[in-house]
Parts: sequence; C-alpha cells; structure tokens
Amino acid sequence: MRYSKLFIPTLRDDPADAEVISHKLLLRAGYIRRVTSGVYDYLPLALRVLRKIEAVIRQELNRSGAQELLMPMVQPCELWEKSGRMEKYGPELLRFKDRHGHDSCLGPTHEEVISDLVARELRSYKQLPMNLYQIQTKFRDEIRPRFGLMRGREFIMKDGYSFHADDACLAAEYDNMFATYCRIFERFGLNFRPVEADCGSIGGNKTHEFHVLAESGEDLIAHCSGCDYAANVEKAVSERSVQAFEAATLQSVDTPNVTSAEDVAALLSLEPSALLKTVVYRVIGGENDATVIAACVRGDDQLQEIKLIHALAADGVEMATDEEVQSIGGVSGFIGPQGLSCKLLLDQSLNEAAGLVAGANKKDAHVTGLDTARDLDAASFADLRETRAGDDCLKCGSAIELSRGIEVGQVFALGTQYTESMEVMFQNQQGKRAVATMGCYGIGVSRLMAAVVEQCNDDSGISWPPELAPFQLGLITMGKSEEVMQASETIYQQLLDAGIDVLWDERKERPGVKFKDAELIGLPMQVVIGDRGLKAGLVEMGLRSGERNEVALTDIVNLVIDQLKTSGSTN
RNA sequence: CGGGGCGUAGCGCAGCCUGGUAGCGCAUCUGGUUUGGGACCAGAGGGUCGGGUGUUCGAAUCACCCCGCCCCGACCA
Repeated sequence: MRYSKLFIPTLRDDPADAEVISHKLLLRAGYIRRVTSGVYDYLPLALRVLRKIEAVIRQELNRSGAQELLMPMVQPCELWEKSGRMEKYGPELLRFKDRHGHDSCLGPTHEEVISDLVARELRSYKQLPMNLYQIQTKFRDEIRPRFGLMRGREFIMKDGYSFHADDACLAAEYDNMFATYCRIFERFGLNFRPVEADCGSIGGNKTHEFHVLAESGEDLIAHCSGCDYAANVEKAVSERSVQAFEAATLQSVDTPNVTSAEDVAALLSLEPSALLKTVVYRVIGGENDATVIAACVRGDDQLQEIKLIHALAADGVEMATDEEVQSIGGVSGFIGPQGLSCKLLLDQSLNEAAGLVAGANKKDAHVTGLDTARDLDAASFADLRETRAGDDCLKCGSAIELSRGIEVGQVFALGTQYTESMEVMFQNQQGKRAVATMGCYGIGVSRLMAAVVEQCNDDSGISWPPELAPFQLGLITMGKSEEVMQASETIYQQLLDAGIDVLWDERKERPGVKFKDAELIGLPMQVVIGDRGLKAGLVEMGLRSGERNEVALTDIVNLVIDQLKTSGSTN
C-alpha cells in the first residue's frame, strides 16, 4: 500500500478529551474517530488490526473445535421476555419498535438468540456437544461510555456458546475454552492473567475473567505472590491476622464531630482494626427488596458491595439516604450495629470479636467494649470485606498482591439457566427428555485492540506486536531523486511479491515527518532507502525498538523475510 | 441519574472577569528555498464563538433554558 493513498489522518497534538493512552494514541495515529458517545469509526489502519485480531481468534477457536456462525444484531423482544432478562437487563438494552410496532432490541449479547436457534434444531444427545461462536458488533447502552474503545456502547465482540448433554461435558469444554483463551492472549504477546470472577448479570456458577494488566484498567484483581490463585476483588477471598482486643464492658464515649473510622481510631489512640464500621444500604431485588439493611466490616477494611449483594441474594444495593438511615434508628456519621431495626450482616472476621469500638447511634458518641457474640445476637456473618494487598492467601499463605486489569475475556459455565427458560431440550441416551447444559465465552475484540495499545506503546507512539500490526513493514523513501524512487519502487514490488504486507511511504515529506508517523502508527519494522546509502548500495533496516542496521540493497528482501519469521509475524 | 470541568477555524488553545463585532500555534492551499528526525520565507483560504431566549445602542463576553463532550460513582467484552 502506498502511504499517499491511505487514509491515515494523524494528529500532532493529543486530543483534549482523551484520557487514557490507548484512546489518545488511536486517535492521534489515525486509527479511530468518534461518531457519537461511545461509538467510533474504525479507519483503515484500525480495521486491519481488528482483522488480524479476529484471524488469531478464529484460528485458535476453530482448532479447538468451535464453529463460526453469524447472528443478527436486531433481536425480537419476545426472546428476552422468554428468558426473563427483559427486565433484569434494564436500560442497557436499547429497545425500539419497527414500523409495524413490533418490539425489538439491539443485541448486547446473544444467549437468547442462540438458545432459540439450538432449541429448534436440537433433538438428540448425538448432536451434542456443540460450540458455536460469532464475531459481531454488540450494542449496550452504557451509562457512561469512556476511554475510547475501552468502554464503548457499540463494540465488537467474539461470543461463543456451547451446549452439552451433561455437566461433565460442559466442564471439559470450559477447560478447553480456558486453555484456548490462554493461547490466544499469549499469541498477542500480552501480559495477562486469568482470574476467578463474579458471575454478574449473566449468571451461572463458574467463571473466569481474563485481564490484561495495565494501570488504566477498570478492575482491581488480587493475585497471590506464591501460587496461581488470582481473583477479581469482587470475588477474592483472603485472610489477615488481626490482633484480638481485650473484652470489656460496653461504654459510651464522646466523639464530637469525629465520624470516620480513621479519625475515631486516632482520637481514642486505637488500631483502626479495633473499629467496627457500619454501612447502611437499600436492597434492590431478592427477598429483601426495598428494605434497608446494615453491614459491618473492620475499620481498616472496605466493604465489597458485590459480596454483600450475594450475601443478600439481591440484584443490587444502593447507599441509604440520611432519611433511610434514620428510619432504622441510625444517626449518620455515628451509625453502629446496636439497636438498629433492620437486618444486620457482619463480616466473618468479626465473628466472636470483642473489645470493638462502634458508632452509638447517637450524635457525637461511640461505644467501646463491643462484643459481637455478646451484644449482637441478631447478626448473621458472611465474607464481606474486600481483599487488601498483603493479606494471606487461603491456598498457600503467601502475600496477596493487587493489580489493575482490563477485562478482555470471560468464560462462563452457565449450567441450565438459559436452556431451561428457553427450552433447549433433547432426548438423552435413556430415551428421556433432558435440558441441555450451556457455557458461554466472550472476547472483547475492539477492547482488545485498546488493551494491546495500553501495553505496547512508548513516547513515540504505538508499538504493535508483529502479529497485530496493520502492516508488517514500513518502507521509507528519503530524498526525491529519480534513482531513490526507482530503487524504492523495485524493493516495494519485491516485498509485495514475497507476500509481505508493506506500507510504502512515498510522500513528498521531510524525513522527520515520515519517521514520526511510522513510529506513531507503530509499525514493527522499517526499511529506509536514501540517496546517501543508495550510492553505496546500502539501505537501512530498523526495528520499532530502535535497533538499526545498514544492509546491502540486494539482501534486503531476504533479510526482511528472515526477520519476519523470527518475530513470528504472520500475514 | 448525582457530583466536578468544558464547548471559540480540521487539531491544540487565548480572548470572557471589566460588553465595542475574533486572535495565536499547528494543519490546509499557492509560489519559492530546503530535504536523514515533526523545515524556512512570502502570500491565501477557512469561524452561525455548541443552540435558543433575554438584558443592552451594542453580546464570544452578562442572565436564563436547552444540547453536546470529558472526568469521578453504579454496568460489563
């Protein structure tokens, strides 16, 4: 491809409204442009990268026994009514009526459509297992799209669904997909980590997320320094040794205007872990729907809301308003577990704990000497605290570390959650009707492009892994002499003939401009032909990393081929 | 939706406080000189100042309303 014919609108300055590196660089290097909130154009360079990402995914999935199909983006609402997700999915599901008044929606995911398809065609256990996937544009009307491609409303996703006659078969496919995902992310040269995760709104019972480690990641993940335990903090479990405090009688203590756990601890010269922190929520969904509840963790711990939601078997929780706090007998700023007229949950680390300090439910007062076993008989215990760096791993006892991650993939063992409601049935070996069991597997394709940029960049721009670069090679012509143009054209043709994806920068630009653009765009290798070297029969071969060598003009094509082989770049 | 910031030429910004009819850098176009790391000189084009209403002799500037964007919280690939 000739540079002058390619649509690559590069920018000299960082766009003002981009925050994270991938967003800035993809905009600056001419890969993407915003159309509307959370919706982007993929310009020619971006499309090339996307196609390469897709190619790797297809290759590995096909090799693992999955098969590709393509489902529609527009879906009838009936399917969502049938699965019961119409209400649960909420406003993220973009709904509309067609001209006949038929309720439709844009597919944010395809469990319903695939289950409906399979339900119609599945008769016998002999047709199972099967694993079907697609690479499709999804639409989720996100509350807050941000960070460019990282969290768009419209995005490209690979989603796969497997169906099985029994759970053992599902478990085997889960492991198969897990391994396949590891291979895919390894081929992208990413620093990633599979982690145990919460099932979220998709449901199911077993799931792992795949996170690319990056500062800009939206998720916090906990991983053990001594073994392979890793989990999203929404799910991570760990222990820490907390000093036991001496049992004492209950006493009230004045704490005028001192509300935060840290400040109360400082005022009373106590360890923050001696504090018992009480947070009040209103429950959404489940049997406690719309009621107000209180949850307690130690003063130096944070409450993990996802864990609380699970402990309550609810759909969600929301911080209580001051009025709601009052309605259960609490006083904002001085809330304590005693005497509240509501359901009370304590973190399990508080089981049998004594000598604690907690809010007194009176303005400007706390109580000391609180004993959870003695003073709080209505409380139930659950794991509610968020894992902290330095905690002990439950598996091996080593220290837990925390990192930020970008979730680029997730595998779920769903079980029969959708197959039951969608009636995906078949006749089993015993001749009986049975419900199929199901798994689903996602990879955020467009997000992956952003995640790779987050990990592969430097001050000059993007630095693509060879397998994903939009072109394998940049051929840069310097000078305007007839000779150098002619020599460039010859090499360009030879490279093309050798099947190499080359971008020939034949623009009438100064050398600096061409080098800057090549580096911004992130091409992994460059060949430079200039008047100076040409006289001596030499050209320059350089890598994005900076390494450069003068080589004979006559050798260049073969050297490039060798280099591409060793770097593992495919076309 | 709640909280914070912002909207002036393709991009990055100044001007606004204290009203007088729009400016800088980059990019673009023309001509010339340059040509191994984002050149220089000369000239040119390009703006409903996000939109509306109001105040005023006069509004980018002041007031009110609306729209859009970015950041922080709940969602997730």
